[in-house]
Amino acid sequence: MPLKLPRQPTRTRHPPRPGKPENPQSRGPTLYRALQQQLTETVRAILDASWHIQLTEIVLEQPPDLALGEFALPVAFELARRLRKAPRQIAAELAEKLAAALTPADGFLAFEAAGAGYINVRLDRARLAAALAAPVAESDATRPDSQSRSQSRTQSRILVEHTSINPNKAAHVGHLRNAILGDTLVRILRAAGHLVDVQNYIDNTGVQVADVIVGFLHLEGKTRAEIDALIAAGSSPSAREDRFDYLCWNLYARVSHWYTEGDADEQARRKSLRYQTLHAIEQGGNETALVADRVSTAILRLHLVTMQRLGITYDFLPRESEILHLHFWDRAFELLKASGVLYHETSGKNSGCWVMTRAGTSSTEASSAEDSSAGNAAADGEPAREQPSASDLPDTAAPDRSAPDPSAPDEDAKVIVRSNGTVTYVGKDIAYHLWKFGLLGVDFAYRRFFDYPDHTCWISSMDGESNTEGEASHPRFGGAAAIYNVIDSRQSDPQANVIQALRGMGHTEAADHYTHFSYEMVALTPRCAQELGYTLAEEDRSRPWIEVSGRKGFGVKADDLLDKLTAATRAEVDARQPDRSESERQRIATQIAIGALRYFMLKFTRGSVIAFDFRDALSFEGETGPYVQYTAVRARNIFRKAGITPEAALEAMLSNAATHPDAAAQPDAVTPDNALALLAEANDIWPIWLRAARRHQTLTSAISTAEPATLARHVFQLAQEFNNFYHKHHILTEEDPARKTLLLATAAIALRELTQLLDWLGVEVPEAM
RNA sequence: GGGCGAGUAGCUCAAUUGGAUAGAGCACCGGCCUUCUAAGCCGGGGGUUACAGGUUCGAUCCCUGUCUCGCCUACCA
Repeated sequence: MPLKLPRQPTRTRHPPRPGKPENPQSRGPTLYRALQQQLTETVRAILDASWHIQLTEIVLEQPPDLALGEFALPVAFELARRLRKAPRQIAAELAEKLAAALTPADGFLAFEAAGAGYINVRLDRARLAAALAAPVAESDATRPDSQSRSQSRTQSRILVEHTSINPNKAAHVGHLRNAILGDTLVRILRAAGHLVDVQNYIDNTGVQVADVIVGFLHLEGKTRAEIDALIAAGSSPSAREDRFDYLCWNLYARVSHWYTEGDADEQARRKSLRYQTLHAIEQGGNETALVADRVSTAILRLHLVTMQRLGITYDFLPRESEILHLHFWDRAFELLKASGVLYHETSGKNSGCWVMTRAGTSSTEASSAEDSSAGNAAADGEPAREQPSASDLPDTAAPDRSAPDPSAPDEDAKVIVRSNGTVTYVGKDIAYHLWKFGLLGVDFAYRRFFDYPDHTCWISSMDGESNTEGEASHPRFGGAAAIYNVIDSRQSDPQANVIQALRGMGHTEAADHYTHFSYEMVALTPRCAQELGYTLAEEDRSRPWIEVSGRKGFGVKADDLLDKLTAATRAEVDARQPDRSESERQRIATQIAIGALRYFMLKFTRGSVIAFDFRDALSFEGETGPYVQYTAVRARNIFRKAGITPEAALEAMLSNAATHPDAAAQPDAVTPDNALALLAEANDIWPIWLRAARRHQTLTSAISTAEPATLARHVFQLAQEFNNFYHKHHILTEEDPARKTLLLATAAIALRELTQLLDWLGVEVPEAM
């Protein structure tokens, strides 16, 4: 499991827990969880009392058909051999014992042996629904179980790093997947009650920025004033093709090509120019560095605006320039040497370098320990930043791989400090991550950088005397108890190295709470590539997808995609809502476009490559964001037409039930006018309520598996269930008062759930569609 | 060579982490707007879960081997 944070009960596994089960009288999803726990505890007690058997976990599932019950226990299968009895017989015996222990008064209506040996459990639907319908149940979402409550009481913070686009070109679809996954992770962590800081790491002194600077200064021979003018003209997102980040997108591609042109001498000269520029930028305090700062800052602002369109915001932007100039590395270097993680290589190809044994190498204890304790995390991947793929780099050098010699130095070791004394990317990242966990002993200075309607985003700064640098009063960043790095899977190796270093330094706690939230890249389908005007090699046409390449300028820009989506949704809205005002229609179209895009990026599990295609992304039918949004709008329209609020509908059902106080205790006594009791037979309505009850379980599962797609799927299924219900039952014309009460309350629950779940995914429900 | 990931319906993807008849969407075929919005609903065809063994009461899932594909494996960042 990638998440090693506050350990929360996940899914249906129930390890033994000390103490009493929660009060089953509590509300909504809480009641559902309490019933689950009460059930597993009782099974445990019966196994112990009857056969002296202790199982480490009691598996709780859902029957394949809701009509069979709410829970299914496969425990009899596991007991069959030990008890030398047929599973079915054991199930029958257990069901009987369970029925004696858990009565309708507890909320359990029946236990039935079924299939080859399952025990199906029926709950009191009326009671569960009443708990869900009760007001205040809402706060349940932000106040999960006792463990996370105590977690937030101690104010331990989680730090999520995402986006981290190199500030040298416009954002593209791949960056959108990162930012949307990261932002959704932030939302669901907050929904679970955690305190979360959002950081966007800015590599403003890297080779990618240097390339664009080479382009401006040497390829185009621009002066700083001319570049400033381009920035001024292209810093409005509405500048479109003049946009500065778009301009740099093209320039970056041209420079990358320029490096490969000319004869060998010329190429060497250009490459040398490249590294001179890079070093000047790293060093700072010179004209080149000043230009680079202007350029990267301008592009950064445009990235923030792009992401803001999607409802994505940040709290802090740590920059590599400050990591360099505030000497984070010097401090980290001392710590690494002192702990023995780094050693000076004196022979072999890495002679003269400070190196670290690579993560996953079997010769180290640390790595084998990690394999056993955190192996899953490594496999599931950790965070990642932008990284040029090998094929992107024009000057790829084939590593010299001679036959390994056991007596030779560790040729596979990771170089952290080069023989010329400069530090590598991983080295700087180790320093940065020591800071993240508050283990470095050095801090950034901070200043305000970007204002959102509800908060300010800060940026790292030098701790200068100048009053424009470093503001004295700033929020505290860093020193997190746990971190998530949203970085694509290609960086799992460097990420593993950082974790390895932390562990090697004895920061086991930090290493255990370091999650590389990894995901596969977004590529383009061959058809999409051709649509964009790229000519493909024969072999590429038959591939399932083609990798995007910033260096080739090959990809779909984020704002272009958003514009295209908005244009498509706007056309639909114009046709469907002709009476609404221009601004209203634009607002609705924007909300739908964002819903489509965010859902599209979230519906795939992290491990699958998204082969991007406009046809799929611009689809608004089936498993899409707009489908779910439309469902919520339908539910809302019912209340508009009915002239009551969803809250009133729920209240009506509860007060109706109040006139039937025996209903919960004696569900057999169904009277025709008892709305809640009707649920007992309503197998076409019950799925909506049951799904509402499972909300928190799904949230917890999404967090523990670090898989937002789980929630996307959950809300889609709820939408399907509601649409089914909507089609089958005509609510406003229902004549039976109790039945109408139930139908309205069901619509209210569905609307509440859809709205809440979409909010967790960063999707709004439009006024109309 | 080593590490990681993937292989499931024509296509794109799921599968409660070992459970009941492997499910959705798209595409295709056929139905449903005089009723709360058809961005919707219902029905249909579609599967040797890459292959071969193994463990298990039970395997898409775990183990071994094989095949195919991708990524990573730099004194780049």
